Amino acid sequence: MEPRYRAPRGTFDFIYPESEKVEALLAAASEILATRGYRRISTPMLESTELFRRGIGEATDIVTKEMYTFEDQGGESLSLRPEATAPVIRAYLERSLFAQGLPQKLFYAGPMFRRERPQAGRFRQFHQLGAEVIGTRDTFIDAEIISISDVLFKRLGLEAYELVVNSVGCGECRPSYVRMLSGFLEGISQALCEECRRRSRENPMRVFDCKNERCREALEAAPAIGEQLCPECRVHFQEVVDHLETLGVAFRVDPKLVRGLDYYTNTAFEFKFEGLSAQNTVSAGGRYDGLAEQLGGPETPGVGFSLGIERLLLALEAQGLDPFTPPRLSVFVAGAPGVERSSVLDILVALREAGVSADADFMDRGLKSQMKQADRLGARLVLIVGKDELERGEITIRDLDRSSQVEVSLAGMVPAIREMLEAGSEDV
RNA sequence: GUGGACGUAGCUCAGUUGGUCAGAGCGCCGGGUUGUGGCCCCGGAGGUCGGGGGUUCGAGUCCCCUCGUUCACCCCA
Repeated sequence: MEPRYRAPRGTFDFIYPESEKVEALLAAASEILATRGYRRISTPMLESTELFRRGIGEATDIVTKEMYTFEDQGGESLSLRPEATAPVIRAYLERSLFAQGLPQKLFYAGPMFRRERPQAGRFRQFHQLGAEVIGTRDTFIDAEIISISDVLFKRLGLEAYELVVNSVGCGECRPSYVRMLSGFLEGISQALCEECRRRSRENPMRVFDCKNERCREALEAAPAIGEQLCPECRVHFQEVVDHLETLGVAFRVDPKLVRGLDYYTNTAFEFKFEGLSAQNTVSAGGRYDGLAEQLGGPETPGVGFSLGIERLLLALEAQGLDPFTPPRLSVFVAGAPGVERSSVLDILVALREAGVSADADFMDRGLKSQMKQADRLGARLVLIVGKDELERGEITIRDLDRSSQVEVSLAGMVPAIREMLEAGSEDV
């Protein structure tokens, strides 16, 4: 019974009901974003490899070992997108969106690809929903971007999550901070784990992600980026914090919060959930004022977030929430013995044309089985197309909720059904 | 990339110290008299016990390899 073909490792099919929950989540998010002036953008799943190398950073794990990269038949190096911010900025520059007026507020949703080892909340093809505001450094926008996830979570009824914010500085203050941190790390290197020593050399700020108890203690006294900002960045961050308070978003400042991708500047944030296993960051993002320039465009500020759909689904499930209830089938049309199949289909089509949700048997089942099927589908009514009634120009409508049935004329069928559906079903 | 756990019917799982061990529940299909659901009863379909090799008279049950799943590290949404 081993299927001959299976979905590639780390990928999966979204089947119902998850597929429908995803639709519901996207609908809720789209509504929130649209009412804040965001417009939808859809970029290719494939981009030139160079875009990501430049945009995300040559030294990042994503670029060095997680991209699905290949050369196409024309010899061009392409990669499946591991994230969408660089592609969105590329599109902004390529399509001259700045000429449409600034700022540009864009949102996207779709699959991303990273060749990591799968685990809870982490897949090789996963789906992100995100937004970017390009063209302004206004601190209210930083707060707005952050608040969108919060609004969505609240609307979905989610609890037990925490928003952590920080500033990672700018091109001026970060380098000097990193030097200071490196110096500090050198001094305590013997107290650090193997991993942290490696980080100390390659990406010093990442030591703060270490979960090792000894390292954490040793790092207590380490200088934090949030405390070493230049005056300008300090003001910027303070304004963001103030706006968050105005927006009523609860948060905690963590001076040691850092970001994985190279392009971040100033504002950085993460939404973490309790009870979600190791991958508990559901939404994260920040400001990236240097990215557009990095990609060969003019100096252009930007800020955005991205949210992991699968992780959001896990959070909803962990909290017993369901964003989607499938609509109930109104009518199941069942044919009794001796009835022409065409009569059943004619009625089915007539109902659908009248706007009534309806389905019928396509497995050549007997009446009893059709009744069971109707029940299993959760249909409210069953239209029993019987030989005798049909000869009288009538049809039987059985109400599965009330366990009652009536006969009506074919001409009065649709109105009768409408009436019964509108009357609802009292508890029986 | 590293480490641990696990892989028996569609699903959730039982399967003793290797010898009726190929099972249960749920689901699915059919039936319980002639045209009717949900409960109940009866019956049925469905499994190379992930795959390969080995040990043995004999292996889901032991060993090796392999594939897959899963959890953690790494990293990140």
